[in-house]
Amino acid sequence: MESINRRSQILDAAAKLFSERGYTATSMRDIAENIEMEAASLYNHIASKEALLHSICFETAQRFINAIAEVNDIYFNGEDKLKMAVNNHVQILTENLYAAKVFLYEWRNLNTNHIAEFIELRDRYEKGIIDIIETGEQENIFNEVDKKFAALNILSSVNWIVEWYKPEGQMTPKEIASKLCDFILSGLKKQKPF
Amino acid sequence: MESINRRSQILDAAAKLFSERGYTATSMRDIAENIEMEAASLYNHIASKEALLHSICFETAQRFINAIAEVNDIYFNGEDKLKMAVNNHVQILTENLYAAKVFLYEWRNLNTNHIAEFIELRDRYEKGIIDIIETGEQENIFNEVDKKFAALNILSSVNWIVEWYKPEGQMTPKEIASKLCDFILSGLKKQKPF
DNA sequence: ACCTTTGACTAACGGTTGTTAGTTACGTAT
DNA sequence: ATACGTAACTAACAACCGTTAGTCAAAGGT
Repeated sequence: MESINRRSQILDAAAKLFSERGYTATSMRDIAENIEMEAASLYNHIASKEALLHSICFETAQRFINAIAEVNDIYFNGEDKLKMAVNNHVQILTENLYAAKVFLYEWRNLNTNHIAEFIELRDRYEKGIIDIIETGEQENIFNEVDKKFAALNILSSVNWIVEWYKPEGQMTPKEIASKLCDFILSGLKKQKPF
Repeated sequence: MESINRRSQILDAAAKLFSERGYTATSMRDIAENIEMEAASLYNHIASKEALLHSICFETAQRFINAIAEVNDIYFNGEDKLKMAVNNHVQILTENLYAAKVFLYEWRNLNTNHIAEFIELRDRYEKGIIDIIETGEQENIFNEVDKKFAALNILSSVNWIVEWYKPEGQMTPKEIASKLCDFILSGLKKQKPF
């Protein structure tokens, strides 16, 4: 009854600590202490340490996949699709900063089978980005580029946000997304020199 | 005499394992096994586990700093400077793939004083990139942008290479750098629509 | 021929790890 | 009133951690 709340409380603490110290550097006793209980008591709510990591990684993956599916279902224009996708991505990152960091950096600590599953999900998301670039290319508004290379490049820029984003900072997630899109779409160089 | 070679052999093994499994998930016994010796024997050549991490992180940092200093001393044109800097960066990443990953992701495991020093070095490098962007802006060839934002964006794209680069792949480091520069400078959107 | 240095080894240390077992208090439905 | 499931606790497990101590064979300089 209360156990669902307790469980999510544990997951939150785990996400925070995993993101700050890394998965292996975080002990079950650390997590327990963070929510003021004993390490052994955690096992009334969760199966194992890896199960915590698994939940965090796969729940976050699902958020991303849902977001990209939505974009690729609704919007038509390639440029708008890309803007929407980046916007959604930044939103998810900033709203779940701890979980997002774990998703990005700690998934390697999953066990072998789960890693394979995880990479599958990640590839599916990447495929969603590639599809958007392809749409824009076909509409003749994007340059012809190595689409996979471009997708990875976009994702790297967007994901790096977690390294510097602070909820109390000046830029809102929407502003960050907008600035980022300008970069991705137009680059650094002046378009018509003079 | 032989100990210098042995030491670098240990450092190489440590870089490989730290980059693959993470610092905390790698034990001294793992490192020792990798080069077929006993864990205790490592201490004839190195002071501690943290000293290994320290060496890897700071040697790599020094490479980057030397590279950017060179660029900012010699080249004049902002665009050429940027191209040269990206080229150097990709070169360092691909030539020291394991160490680069440790440099990028494992430095958090340094002890507190060393973390502070490390961030100082990293900021100095970042400053070097910002200077290049400023040069291009003053020459009126770059758009006026948030320079720090742009620098972080560029670095994120370049650094993400370590996630997919394989020495046996088709693209050479120079080709990767060139493609990346196109992206950074011109973006995804067609410049003169029609 | 002797001494010192080097670099490997085995054994062990105190501490931490994830996890299990066994117990107990409390709330709720019968 | 009784039975039951829940969720906390203490205590302990075997394994592993980084590191130190002590030993010893081989190599090199004198």
